[in-house]
Amino acid sequence: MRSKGDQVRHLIVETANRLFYEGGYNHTSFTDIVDATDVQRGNIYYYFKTKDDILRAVIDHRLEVITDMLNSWSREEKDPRIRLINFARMLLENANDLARFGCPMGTINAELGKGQRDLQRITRAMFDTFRGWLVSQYRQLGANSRLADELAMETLARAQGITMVAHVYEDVDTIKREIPKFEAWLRRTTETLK
Amino acid sequence: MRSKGDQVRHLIVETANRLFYEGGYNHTSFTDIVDATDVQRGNIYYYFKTKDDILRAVIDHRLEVITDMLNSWSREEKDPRIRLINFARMLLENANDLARFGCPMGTINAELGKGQRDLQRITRAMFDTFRGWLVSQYRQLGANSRLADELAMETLARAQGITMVAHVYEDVDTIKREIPKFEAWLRRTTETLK
DNA sequence: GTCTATAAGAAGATAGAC
DNA sequence: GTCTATCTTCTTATAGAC
Repeated sequence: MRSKGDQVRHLIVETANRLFYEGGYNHTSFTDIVDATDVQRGNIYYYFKTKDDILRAVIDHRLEVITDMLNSWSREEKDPRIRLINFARMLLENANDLARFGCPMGTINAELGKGQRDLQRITRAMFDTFRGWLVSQYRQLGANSRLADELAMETLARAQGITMVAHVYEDVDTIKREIPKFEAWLRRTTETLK
Repeated sequence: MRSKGDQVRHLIVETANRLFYEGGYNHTSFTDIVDATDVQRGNIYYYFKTKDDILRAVIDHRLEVITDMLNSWSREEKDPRIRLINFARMLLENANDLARFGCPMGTINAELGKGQRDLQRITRAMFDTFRGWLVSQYRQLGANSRLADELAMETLARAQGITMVAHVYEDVDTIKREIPKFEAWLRRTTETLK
């Protein structure tokens, strides 16, 4: 059972999460958060000392969601090769949002990588989580630790590249066209490992 | 011979170009431009009505630089397959900046793709320029227009993905490791076209 | 815990002297 | 063409009543 305060705090985090994704971090103002949550300025500051603190809470929240998702993939599918295919399919399932707003991890890293490195490092943790999971899959397929990390980075790069180009052109079809090629590459790559 | 006014205008554009790349568009203030150029506020407004106008001039400038570069590649190398390799090598040559600040086209598109779509469309022209050039190369290698565009988009996606991941981790080595694979893919792909 | 009112500063943009 | 001074608006953040 969640207390009233926790509910309000959660509402602020979930709303800020969406606003930061759709409108960027710097471009989203406190007023935007007030308007979208119906929680007044002063009250938001009761829960978070600064806007940066809201970002930290948002990233913590995203990390939980990502971790839960990766754990459920690992739980429900035993074959790492199919797990990796699921990773690619995730892009297809979110194709509409990705084309409109870009990758939730990539875009905020790109935004904060300019002049706000302290904040970028916080958001980088999302990449670390995926990277670690990917490394684990490739390791299970027999790759040594160096190769597994290299393949994990290449996998991340493929996903980022497809998403970036689709976002630039706000074009869902780019994702639909590129994901099958991405999957084919994953199959070829994991095949040679076995 | 460039007039005094043109020189000042050019100084503003080149400085803003660098600041927008290194610090992002929204995060770079008028004061930053004043400090970096030693041109006073009022005088900058003599040359540009708004900050958006400066962005437009910056993008126009970048488009000229990109076009000149692509033209010189086309002039100096007759084989489209080697021209495409040159495209990949460009990333290697700029590896340090790419790791620190990301792709000059990709990051600004990602930033402005959130809530500032009008401005994003301006920056998209940089992608259009590369895309058109890449299409032309693949066409010369025998690809039909649909395939050429698909390969152009995939080529852009590869470059964007590598750059993005390298920027997230501020890691030059990622670029050094991935570009040879990118080149190998280009060779394989152009080989099957001939 | 929640709210209103407001402070303090930075942003983009303008007016007008020189 | 160049400059200083200033306006307006928006930003994050705080004070203090309830």
